Amino acid sequence: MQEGDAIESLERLGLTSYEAKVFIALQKLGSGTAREVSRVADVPRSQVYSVTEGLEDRGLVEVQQSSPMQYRPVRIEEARKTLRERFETESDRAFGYVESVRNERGGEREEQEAIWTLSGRGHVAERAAELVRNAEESVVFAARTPDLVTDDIAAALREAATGGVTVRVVSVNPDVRELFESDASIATMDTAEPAVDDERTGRAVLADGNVVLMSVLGDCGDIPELNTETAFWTARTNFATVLHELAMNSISPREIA
Amino acid sequence: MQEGDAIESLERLGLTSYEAKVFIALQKLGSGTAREVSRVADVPRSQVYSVTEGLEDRGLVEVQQSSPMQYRPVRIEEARKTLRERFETESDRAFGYVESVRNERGGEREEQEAIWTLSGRGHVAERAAELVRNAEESVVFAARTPDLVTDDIAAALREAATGGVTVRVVSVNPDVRELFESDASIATMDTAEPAVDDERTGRAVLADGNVVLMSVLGDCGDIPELNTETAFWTARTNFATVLHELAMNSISPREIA
DNA sequence: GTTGTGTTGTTACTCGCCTACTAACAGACA
DNA sequence: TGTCTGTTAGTAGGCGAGTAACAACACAAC
Repeated sequence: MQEGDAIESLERLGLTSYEAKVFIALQKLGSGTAREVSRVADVPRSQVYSVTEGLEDRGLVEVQQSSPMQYRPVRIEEARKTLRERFETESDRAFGYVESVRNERGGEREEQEAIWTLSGRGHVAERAAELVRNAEESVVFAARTPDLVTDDIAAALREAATGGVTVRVVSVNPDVRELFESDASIATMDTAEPAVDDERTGRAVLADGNVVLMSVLGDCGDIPELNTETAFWTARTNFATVLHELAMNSISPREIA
Repeated sequence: MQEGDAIESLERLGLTSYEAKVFIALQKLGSGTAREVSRVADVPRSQVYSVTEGLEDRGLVEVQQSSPMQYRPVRIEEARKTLRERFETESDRAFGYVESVRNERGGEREEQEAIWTLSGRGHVAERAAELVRNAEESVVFAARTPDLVTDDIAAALREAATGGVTVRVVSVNPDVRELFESDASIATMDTAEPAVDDERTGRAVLADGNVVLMSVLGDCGDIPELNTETAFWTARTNFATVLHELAMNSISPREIA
């Protein structure tokens, strides 16, 4: 972890660059005067006074009105808690309002022939799980690697299976199939000849003959946590019906005992 | 709750003004084209395209690449979760680094004759509880109203009392004294003639003859949740010894059965 | 089939505000 | 006398807000 990264993270948490640098400098110093802080933080001394006042207002710093003035940070746990509480307060305010106005214009309508794109592993997983939960007759789920099978997806598959939906899990990867081998109500299958033998394919959901989600994994950048999975999904459209059929045809139904 | 407030809150959560407006507009519409979003959000149509792309990158919006393009928000719970996870990720990064560099310059040193100021009810409560926990011989705690006696402070007082520290709770307010009347190890007292009969006094901690914290309550502004309590505290200083003695003298030790 | 109108998606531009950063000054102190 | 402190003022740059323009497309009217 580099200091520059920490500064950027504190900026994303709402601090200015100077505030972040001063906060970190005070953690290093324990306590200090404006001059000491300025040197460690590489912030102009004349700016330290107003910057630390801002941090004090935010409850992140304590000030001793002596001569020279002394500054010290609050405890790290206290600082995190302060920032988290501010975050939760703003979330409550924002989403409280959003809850109150949602769909005030006429309800959520799903366009005919609509194909939606979405990005980010978490969101793809969330949407996949939701499509599984909404299935009424059958679900085929495919994933290239076990880490693409989130707990939420696994739970949704099991819940659908115990609820009477025909559930099949398909993968070239035996580790993925193994996840469900103990589930009597879930069939696991190999795909002898994958339609696309591309290591960038991610996961797929095929449900009820007219619901389809497919994802691809993008090139991993320098930042491992950067979500690079992109998916499209479509439901109750002609696209969905056609894609569903194409995908099902490409799956060789060689069942594994 | 006004829309302006919600927009400001979303801005504090890291969105730009346009992003916040578009996000809220999509919640109202359920889904919509750039033109529809522009009208509802009062954002120039030409800006909606890049703004929604930014929201999609953040996992807050789904896009249908049709003609015209259609946009829809992810579920509210999903959006909150996304923002919270981003917040926690940045917190982990920032504070992970801060943990690693804390006091690298020579440990936390408490200046001789230091008097520290701090603001915000939460921080004052936190510091007060900490001073109580650190007491070894005696503690006197005073508060004007019961809401100034947080659970943390109450727990700290009880813990100190059962640990052998002489604990006394002093208040002109019978509701405050009542909080501890069932605690055999905590003495509660009235102050027959308060030293300062000012409704802006907040709370006080007097410990071990040389630890003092005193707070005042500021004028409450239009925003009730704005923390307006300011405190100073000092420990093991001559100030502390003198202030401790002065404060103790002003407390009439008329014990209540 | 042509024309006029409205819409779409994209690009470029200006302005204002906020932050980063520098400079200067009066007073205190060794 | 030099250094430090706390305060104030100023400039520059970057980013977001907001406007303008354009090519291409869709659609209705004739």
